[in-house]
Amino acid sequence: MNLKELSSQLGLSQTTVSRALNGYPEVSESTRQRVMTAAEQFNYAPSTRAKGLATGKALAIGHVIPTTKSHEMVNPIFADFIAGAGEEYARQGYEMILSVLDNDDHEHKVYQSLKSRRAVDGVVVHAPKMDDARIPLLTDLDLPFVVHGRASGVKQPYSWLDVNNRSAFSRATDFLYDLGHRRIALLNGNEQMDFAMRRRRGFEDALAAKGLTPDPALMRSDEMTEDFGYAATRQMLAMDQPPTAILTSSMIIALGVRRAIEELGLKMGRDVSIITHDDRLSYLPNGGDVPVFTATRSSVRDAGRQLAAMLLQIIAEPDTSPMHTLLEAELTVGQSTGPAPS
Amino acid sequence: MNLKELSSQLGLSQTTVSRALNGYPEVSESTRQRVMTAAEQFNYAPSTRAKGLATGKALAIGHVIPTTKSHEMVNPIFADFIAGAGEEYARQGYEMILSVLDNDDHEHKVYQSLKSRRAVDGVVVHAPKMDDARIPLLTDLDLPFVVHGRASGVKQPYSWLDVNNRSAFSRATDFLYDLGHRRIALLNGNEQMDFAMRRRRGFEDALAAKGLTPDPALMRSDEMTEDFGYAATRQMLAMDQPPTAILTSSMIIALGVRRAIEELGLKMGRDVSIITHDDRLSYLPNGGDVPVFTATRSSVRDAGRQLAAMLLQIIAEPDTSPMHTLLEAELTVGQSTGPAPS
DNA sequence: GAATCGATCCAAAGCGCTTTGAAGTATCGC
DNA sequence: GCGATACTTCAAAGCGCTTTGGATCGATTC
Repeated sequence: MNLKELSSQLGLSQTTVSRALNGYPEVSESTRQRVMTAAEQFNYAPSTRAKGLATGKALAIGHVIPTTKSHEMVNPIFADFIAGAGEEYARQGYEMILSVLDNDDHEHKVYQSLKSRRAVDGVVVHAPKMDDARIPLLTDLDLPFVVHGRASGVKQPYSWLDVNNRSAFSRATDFLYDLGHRRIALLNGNEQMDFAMRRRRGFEDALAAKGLTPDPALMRSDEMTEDFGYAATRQMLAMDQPPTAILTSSMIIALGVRRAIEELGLKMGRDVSIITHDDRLSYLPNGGDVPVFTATRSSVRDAGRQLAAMLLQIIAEPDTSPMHTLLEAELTVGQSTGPAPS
Repeated sequence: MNLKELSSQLGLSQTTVSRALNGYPEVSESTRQRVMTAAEQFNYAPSTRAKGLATGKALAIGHVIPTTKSHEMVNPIFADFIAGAGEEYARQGYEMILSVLDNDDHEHKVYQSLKSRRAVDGVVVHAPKMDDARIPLLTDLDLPFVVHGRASGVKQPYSWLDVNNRSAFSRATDFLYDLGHRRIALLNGNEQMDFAMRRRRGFEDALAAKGLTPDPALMRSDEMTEDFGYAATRQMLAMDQPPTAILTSSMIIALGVRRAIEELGLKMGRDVSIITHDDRLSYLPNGGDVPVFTATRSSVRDAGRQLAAMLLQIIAEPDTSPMHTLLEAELTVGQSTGPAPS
């Protein structure tokens, strides 16, 4: 069923039917009702492509999924983020289109192609690195975009939504300090990633503010796997002066840390404290009512929702100045922290 | 830059340029080269929408992401599956479009809408349940589709790609039996899911073949979280006759199982054996060269790739009969299994 | 009762591409 | 040198929608 057929069914012109469907005022309420009912009945909906062609809008947003070079790893927060963004797109009648990046070298090609094929009205930039090249690229291409995170070192203005990683990790560090911990370890994500760098800075600044010097031996950064958490913790706990608390960048790392601790017959929260960042991934819940891990938490799904809304607004009003949203993570106390053992 | 501009730049008709770009033989090799070079130079690529309108194809595949009702949970295998499928789509010039399902009630609306807006040429059905209603629906809608998994109870023919869950779990059970284990537990996914039901069947059949009766007290099924694995294991190990081996449906569950075991001061592979199914999720690697867990493994990313290829083929040749691919999981022996303690 | 006006509705152009049917231009054999 | 035979190239229609610039018509105004 297409517009032509529907309108001849109704004995109306295509113009009128189109207007009725799109809520224009030049149509009487009674015909609008008649049209709506018929559309419903015949399962008519305008062809996205034709509509896009006619209006010049793609009615779609692009997400280019980066996979880390080393292990073709897809960031696990991705699924939840997308779920959040998808809700917002659906509400506003937008499509979400995904491109998977198999090879970082051709990154700019993907955006270029999205642009020249006029496939999307805007894109979301995931996992920004420091000095991320995508930002100038997209600015050049004149393709609206919003960054999930920030990219230190980029001079030009751009819109972003980020969690206040610095303050979250600095608060977590303070919290541990106040519990008496002095040797605190940091198991961070890959520090090319901007978020990881900010977390480290928050950690270091907090220590410095207390007059402590960060010990490089207690700081690791790598892909955020369970194994990484486990191996790093085993190693650190075998040191002469092992840490009494560990700060980690993800729940998955924290699971590994906990395993290492328990394997040594130690008790988490008594012998070694853990604070983790918790993105509230749906399949990695942090306990029920009482959190297992003390955590700096911020829902990545919610971030997806907000970021999508921001992008759609930028597309609707292209001349507004760049928008920024800084979400504060909340520090929720669970069972994984306690006073430093004396 | 559009076709018109490009062709007038070149002093050729739109027809010729279009044909040159699409590899038709009616164009001399020299003009084709000239056209290609110019297209490259001006970053010209045909508008997806216009092309789609003209050809009647959407050049896009839809994925409708289910979220489980209970916890708005996004299946964690999803990201890797998508990554695999995306590679194949990209190779063949297709777009991947995602719709997130916020509410199961409107499931059929989403497909209906995809169809009537002519937004996609086909869809992938994720996470089939028994008697899954989507299969008759899509057949009715005449929208090409391929199912990732199977749906027991559906009579009509349809194309699918699945892992042989039954045989994987039956082999795993045999393996444990041969190591001397007699009390084997099963921590399964939600058994509305078809895959979970097949795994249970494989498990039960293998036991029955050895003359054992499955003990309901040793079988749980729930959302596949770390907590579930932990709690169920704690409970079972506190029984009068605790299991000596545990079979789990996912790596995440297995992490919880391991934690429970180690927390009790027991050693995995000596006191309690574990076999898990491993989807080879990129961010949950099962150890390095030597797997940590003995596992039935099958790459979900690879499944995504193959399934995408299958769907594209069905779209290209609509009259072929339904296609089926049954992947066999491999049983890789790690450090989590050993002889039953006597 | 003619002129005006608001409320409805319509025909046709245009969005950027593919594709059909036809035409132009060398090249060839005799 | 002429028709025939490839080779190339083109003009125009059509895909399904939106939107511009009228047209129509009954109601209102003076």
